[in-house]
Amino acid sequence: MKPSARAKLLDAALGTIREKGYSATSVDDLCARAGVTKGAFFHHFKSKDALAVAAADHWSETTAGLFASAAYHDPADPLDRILAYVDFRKSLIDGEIAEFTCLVGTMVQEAYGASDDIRGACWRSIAGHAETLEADIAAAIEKYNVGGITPESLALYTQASIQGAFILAKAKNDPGVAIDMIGHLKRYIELLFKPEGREARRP
Amino acid sequence: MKPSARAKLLDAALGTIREKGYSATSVDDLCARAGVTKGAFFHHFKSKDALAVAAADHWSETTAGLFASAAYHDPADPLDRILAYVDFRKSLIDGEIAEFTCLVGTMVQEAYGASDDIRGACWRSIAGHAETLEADIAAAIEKYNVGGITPESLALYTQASIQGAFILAKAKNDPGVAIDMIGHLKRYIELLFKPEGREARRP
DNA sequence: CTTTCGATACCAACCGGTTGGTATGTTGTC
DNA sequence: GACAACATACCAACCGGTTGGTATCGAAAG
Repeated sequence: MKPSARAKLLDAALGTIREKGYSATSVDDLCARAGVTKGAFFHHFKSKDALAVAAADHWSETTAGLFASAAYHDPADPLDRILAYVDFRKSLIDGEIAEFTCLVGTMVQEAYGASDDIRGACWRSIAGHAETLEADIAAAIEKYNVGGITPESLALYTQASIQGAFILAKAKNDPGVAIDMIGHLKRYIELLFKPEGREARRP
Repeated sequence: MKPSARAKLLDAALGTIREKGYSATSVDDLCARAGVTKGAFFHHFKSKDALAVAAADHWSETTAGLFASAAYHDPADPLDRILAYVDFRKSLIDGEIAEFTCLVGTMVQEAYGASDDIRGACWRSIAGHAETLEADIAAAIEKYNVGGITPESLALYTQASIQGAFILAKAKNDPGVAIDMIGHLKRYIELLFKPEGREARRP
């Protein structure tokens, strides 16, 4: 089955918007990259903003598949699963910057004030992914007897740290700085759950 | 002394670019907000990109003044100074999102691939500000005998966390989530330097 | 089985408005 | 009168979006 124009446009959007930003990406850019015409674009999306919302949703589904099938869910200990997630995020940082950075994190900075639909789609993507971490965090909080944080808050903080790491990588034009930043995130989680000299509460 | 067109344009850029993003901000937008004409714009800046570089530099100078005169430098203990800095950053999060978020963090996401001059100016702004934290971090590392991190890396991580907090605030359209994220940054620094003094543990 | 018909998918050409940028003044100051 | 600091008028290219039309399909009618 040959890919439809709609699917090709969505894939083109993931790449082009991460390279050039949302506003700087023209409808013609997307059509050229997807190999379709403008008529096809506006047949499938009623506006450029509507494509952005669809692209954010497409991004959510794509990344959800990637993370659901990843190996970081395997460890028996919930803290180990969280740390494996962080390591997995670190391992994804490779190659061109536009290939490992986050579509919705890029897009929401430009669109939050102009389109509530786009902003909402980006938030759903970020918050929805963060939610997939909450069960492990809640289990680790229970097992290691940690107070003062909520699973939701820490899950969102992992995403904030990673988004910030991407910004620094773009600014320095160096993926290495993003890896270094995520190292701090990992250290925070380790310190939070395993302070020196204390062991986990044995069940 | 009445403000020159150049100064008015730079001030207009700080506001407008944070509201709408760099690409979506037109030269006409800036001229209208600054109350000057297009001729004045291109008299002072040879291109829109050149204004972006100047705006990033102007941002660096403006924020440098704000932070240099802030009270967080007062505590005698270097760790207290770092924590006071984090509290100060938290206290700045108030009002409209475009008023407390970071110009260069917003701009670099759009421009890193298109203009190396803009990207470099943004990196200088972020890295330059991070450097102002390094002396206190180095002193705290020495005083509290902490290993495994460098002052430069931790200083950059504070900026990454804060930039990520801004992204989440934009996505959720809620400054509160940014404040919550910076709370995690503060906890990380506390755990890093004072692992034995954890207050957050449940009895 | 064939024909008709409506719906979907797609295309090339085009539209009015906006874009960053320029060319040519005019004004105020030394 | 020289020169910086603006303003006015303008342009070619590009923008998001619309137009009228074609190709291809499955379902239903004959």
